[in-house]
Amino acid sequence: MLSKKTKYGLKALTYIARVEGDAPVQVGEIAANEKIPQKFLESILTSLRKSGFLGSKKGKHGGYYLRKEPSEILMTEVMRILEGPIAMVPCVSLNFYEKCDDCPDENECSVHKLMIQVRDSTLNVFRNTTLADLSGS
Amino acid sequence: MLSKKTKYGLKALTYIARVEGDAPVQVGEIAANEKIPQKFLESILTSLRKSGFLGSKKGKHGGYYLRKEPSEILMTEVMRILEGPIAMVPCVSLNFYEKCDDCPDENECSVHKLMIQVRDSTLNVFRNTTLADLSGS
DNA sequence: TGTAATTCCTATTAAACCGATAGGGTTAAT
DNA sequence: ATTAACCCTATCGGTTTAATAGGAATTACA
Repeated sequence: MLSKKTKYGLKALTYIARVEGDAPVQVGEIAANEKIPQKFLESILTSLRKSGFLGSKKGKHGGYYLRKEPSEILMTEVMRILEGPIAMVPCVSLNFYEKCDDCPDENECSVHKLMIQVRDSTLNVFRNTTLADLSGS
Repeated sequence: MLSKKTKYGLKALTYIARVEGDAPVQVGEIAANEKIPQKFLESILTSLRKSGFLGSKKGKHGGYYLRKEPSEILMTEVMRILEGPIAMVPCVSLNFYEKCDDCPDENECSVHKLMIQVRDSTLNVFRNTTLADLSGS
């Protein structure tokens, strides 16, 4: 299941991409328009800022803005920051690999083989989708 | 993330499909060979029995057996029983649909569109995989 | 210079879920 | 009768999730 954090984060990024002009976009505005709890959204935008997708301006008339073009923000990157591993099991994760406690040999594990297929098909979607695709009309 | 329940369930099904002969397969044997906590596995096999994939024989020399040919057990069905919805958000789930609280219009939601793609690509894998594929050498 | 508006930081919380365990009841083979 | 297996219900500690609370720091602007 997609966490609320990820869902809210994607909606916020989309919102910013759509309305962005000269002025940064405020948390309160996003929260109101997308029906996201404001304090929760704050923490999500903080993590998007710390991971480099967003920049911020503090103080009055402050807000958030994109640091890259929407067409250069890949879903693979966003999903890994917000949701974590794309793979359904650590033993098939490209970026968060962990060996299974059970499984003496991964190559003989039926679950392993299946989950590699799922990972690859999901990756194929995320690699071919950018924020521009999400925010485009 | 794939739950342990699903992972263990898939491994158990695979195990049963591989060793199945005349006698039913016992929980203790599966647990030992696949390194699965026995009591936990019991509850998983119970749900697979109640959902029709497995039959059981009680008492001494009892155990579990498949009720269909491995080639007729689709991953879509197994995953929905063990893991629940295949979709990452309820609003794109075919079998567990729920409307979002936010989202006035699904068709304009960027997350919705993306998650439909993910769902379809994942479904494509599960629809084309049976237990025979998992247990096959 | 002061006030309001906004991001930033830390902590806490309630609820849900997950993985596992406990203890015994029921059934069937020998 | 004994034993070996499935069956049922309950519980429990740990983790994660989603959200809230309260204020500190920063900036615009009158």
